[in-house]
Amino acid sequence: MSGSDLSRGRHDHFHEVAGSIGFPTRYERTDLAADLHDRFEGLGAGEETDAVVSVAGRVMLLRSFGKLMFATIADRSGRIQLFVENGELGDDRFAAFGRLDTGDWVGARGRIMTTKKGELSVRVSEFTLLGKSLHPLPEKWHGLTDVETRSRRRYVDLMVNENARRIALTRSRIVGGLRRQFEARGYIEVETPVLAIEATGAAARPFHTHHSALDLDMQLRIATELHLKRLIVGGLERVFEIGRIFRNEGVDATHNPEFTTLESYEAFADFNDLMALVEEVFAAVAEAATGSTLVTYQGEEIDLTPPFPRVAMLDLVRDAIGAEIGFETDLDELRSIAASHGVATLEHWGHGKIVYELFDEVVAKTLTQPTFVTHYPTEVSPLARTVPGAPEIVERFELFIAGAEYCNAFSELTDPFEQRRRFEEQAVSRAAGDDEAHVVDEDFLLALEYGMPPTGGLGIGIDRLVMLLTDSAHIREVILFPTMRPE
RNA sequence: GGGCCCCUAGCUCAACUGGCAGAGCAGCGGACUUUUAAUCCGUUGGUUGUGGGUUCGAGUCCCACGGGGCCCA
Repeated sequence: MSGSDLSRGRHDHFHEVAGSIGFPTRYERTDLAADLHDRFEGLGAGEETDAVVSVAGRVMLLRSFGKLMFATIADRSGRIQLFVENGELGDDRFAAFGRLDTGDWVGARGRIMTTKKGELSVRVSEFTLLGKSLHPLPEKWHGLTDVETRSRRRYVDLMVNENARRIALTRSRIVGGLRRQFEARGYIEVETPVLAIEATGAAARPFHTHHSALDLDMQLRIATELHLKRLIVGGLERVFEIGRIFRNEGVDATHNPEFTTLESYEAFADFNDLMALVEEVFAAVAEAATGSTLVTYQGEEIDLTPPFPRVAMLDLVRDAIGAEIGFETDLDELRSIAASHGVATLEHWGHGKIVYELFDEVVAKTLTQPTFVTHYPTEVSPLARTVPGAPEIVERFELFIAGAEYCNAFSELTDPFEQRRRFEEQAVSRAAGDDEAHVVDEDFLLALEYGMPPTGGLGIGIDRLVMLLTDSAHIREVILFPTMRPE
C-alpha cells in the first residue's frame, strides 16, 4: 500500500463530509477536560451522573470493542475519555463514530460517568466531526522525537509532546511577567521601527531588504536601543520594548537569526539602580513562570533569589589568570598573556578589547550562579558612560547565569560630543575589517544634541531567559518556528 | 568556516564482514460492551535523502550534492 493509499480512508471521509453536511463553523463546548477532572475528582468506579456536558478536542487514542468504543481526546487543558456505546448512539451513529481516526477533531455531548476501572468519561449521546486529519498521528509509544521534524512541523510536536506545550505556555508567562514588572514601575511599552536605512545600536551584521515603492535599500534592526533613547530625549522617561531583533549570523544552540529582546530605559537611573531592578525582575519572573526562584538548568541548581554578587570584570580576569594585569600593562605583554590563554588578538585591539576577550574565554563559562559582571572596558562599550576618573571603563554590567549572558545594561552615554568620538573609534575597527563594529548614527547624535537626561538602559535576551526557566538546552526549543533551511 | 556523526514504511527503530529490506505502532479485513500503549487472528505498505561510481551483487564501500545533529572556530 503506498503512502497515499495509507490515508485513502481519511481522504474519502473528508470529501464525504465536506461534500454533504460540511464541517461546522463552531461548536458549543461547555467544559474543558481538566475542569471536569477537577470537578468529578471524588467519583468512584462505575458511577453514573446526571451531569450533561459537551467537550471538544483532538482524538488521540481509539480502542474498539465491537459494540463499544473508547476514545481519548485532548483539548488545550488535558485529556478526557469518551465512552461510546452502540446502545446509546444507535447503529448508524455508532458506525459513524467508528470512522473517526486518530488526529480528527471531535465534539461530543453526554453524561459524565466513570468506567469500571474508574476512568472519568463522557457517555456519548451525540457527537460531531469538527475537523478531519488526513495524516496519522505519530506513533503512540515513542511519539515524535526527530528534532528536525519537531521543528519544521511544530504543530505536530505540540499535538503529541507535552514538553512543547509546556515551553510555549511558560514563554507566554515569562513575557507576560516581564511586561507586568515594567508596567508596575511606571514604564510604558512602545514599538520602534524594524525597518531602517542603516541598522544601528549593536555590533552585528544586519539583514538587507528593499522597499519597492520608495526604491530604497533597507535593513532589519539589530537592536532597539537608539530609538528607545530618542524617546528618553523626548521626555517619556521610562520606556520598554519587547521586540524581534534580526542578526545575520549563524545558527547554533544559543543563536537564532531572529530573536526577542526586552530593552528598557529609565531616566535619572544609573547602572546600579538597574542591578537592583534586574534582581527583582528576574526573581519575579522566575516565580511567575515556575513558581520558584530556585531552578534547575541542565542539571545545575540555580538560585535566582536576590541579591546577586557584583564583581568587576578586571578583578575576575586577574583572579582567573593569576596576573595583576590592567590598562597600564604593556600592550605587547598583555597580548602575549592573552595568547597564552588561547585568545588570538588582532592588531587594532587595545587593552579593553583584550581584557574583554580574556574574560569571555576564561571567566564567562565559570559563572554558574547569577553574577553581575561590572565595569566593562570602554573600548567594547561605545554607548555607555565612563566611570568618573576612569576613562578606560564604563558603568556597565552584564548578568551571567550558567555560563551565559542574560542582561546587558549601562549608564547611558548622553554627551553628543563624546558619543560622536566613540562612533568614530568604531569606524576605525570597521575600517580594519570588523564588519560587526557599530556604525555612526547621525540622527541619534542629533537627538542627543537636544539634551538627554542621565539614563539607565537595560537589555534582556528573552529567548535565553526562556531556555533557563524551561530547562531547554537549545534555542530552537523555545522558538515555535526556528529558522531552518527549506527541505 | 573546520571535524565527526545521522538520514531505511506515516511514526519509532532493526538489517553481522557487501549476499532475498524487517519489526512494533499506525493503516486495511475480521472477532470482541469496560479499555487505558486494549487484546487476538489475518493482511497491505519501500526509488533505503538525491545523483554518480566500485562490484557478479550496495541500505552497507567510494565520490558529489541536499537536509539535520554534535563539537570546535
